[in-house]
Amino acid sequence: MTSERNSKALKVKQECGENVPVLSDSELMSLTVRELNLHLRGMSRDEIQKLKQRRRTLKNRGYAASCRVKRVSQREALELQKTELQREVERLGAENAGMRKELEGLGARLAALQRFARGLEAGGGNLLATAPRLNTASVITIVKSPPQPQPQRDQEPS
Amino acid sequence: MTSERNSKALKVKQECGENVPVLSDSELMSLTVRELNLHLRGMSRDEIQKLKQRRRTLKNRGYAASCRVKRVSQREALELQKTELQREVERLGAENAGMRKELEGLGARLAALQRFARGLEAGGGNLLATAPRLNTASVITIVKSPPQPQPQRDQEPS
DNA sequence: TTGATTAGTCAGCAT
DNA sequence: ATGCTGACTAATCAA
Repeated sequence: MTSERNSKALKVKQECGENVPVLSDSELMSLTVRELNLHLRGMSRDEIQKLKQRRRTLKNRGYAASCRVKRVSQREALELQKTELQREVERLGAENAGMRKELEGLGARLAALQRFARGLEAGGGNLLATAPRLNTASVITIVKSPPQPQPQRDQEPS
Repeated sequence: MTSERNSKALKVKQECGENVPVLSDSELMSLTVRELNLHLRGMSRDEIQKLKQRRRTLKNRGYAASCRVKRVSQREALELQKTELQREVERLGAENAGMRKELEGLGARLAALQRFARGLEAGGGNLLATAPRLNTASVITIVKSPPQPQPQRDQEPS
């Protein structure tokens, strides 16, 4: 519905005023200057001026059109980038929430272990007396007061 | 040097043809219909038509202008939203990286503890014999079979 | 000269 | 009648 030049009388000036288009329908627009000059042989200065002006006008029409097209496509590109970024934000947010949960879980586990350790300490430090029986699947660990950032093997307490 | 439209005669049709603007400079545009009719008393149909048409044209000029303004402000709004989203992505990305690092650290720590525990197990299960002495700052933890399939790097095939 | 962009004009749609 | 928007034209700038 954007360019209905076929049936509607849009403002497109067709040249059909009084004479048969000697040289041109609206395709003098696509001729090179040299090709145009060839057709411009026997014509009054006036006619030539008019023709050149019409050529310019036709071209301008095209320029204006492509300008509008460009405007629209740029807008669409912007909107696309925007939705992509929104999706990215969503993705990162989800990933973020997941990790936060994981951290939370690990934190809880560490806290529990710490509580347990404190219990052991209060009980005199006899592990075998305090801790439940261990089976093959169990893991017993000793952690020196956790130096947070370093994942170093820190079980060398002199 | 770029836009010197100030002194040039733009296409703005000024009404100064042959008669003194009986009713109007270009401010017939801002009259209400009723106010306009008041000034339209003794005029030929033609004159009235012309005046009304001019009024319409003037208004259209304004409409076109505001249409353009709207267009650019919408574009600017889009670009703003885009940069805000970019900033958000950046923020979330950083937060994400931080958490990933934290998780990595905790994971490494757990893996180390696990290795240590396995050593204990192999050593006969006598904790006091195997583990170093514990002081007040120590934390002893027991981890039941690790719940998650995790980054477990076993670089100690004892 | 050619292409792009701006403002003004008109047509056409919608309110 | 009023407001908005697409398309066209002319003016102007840039290459």
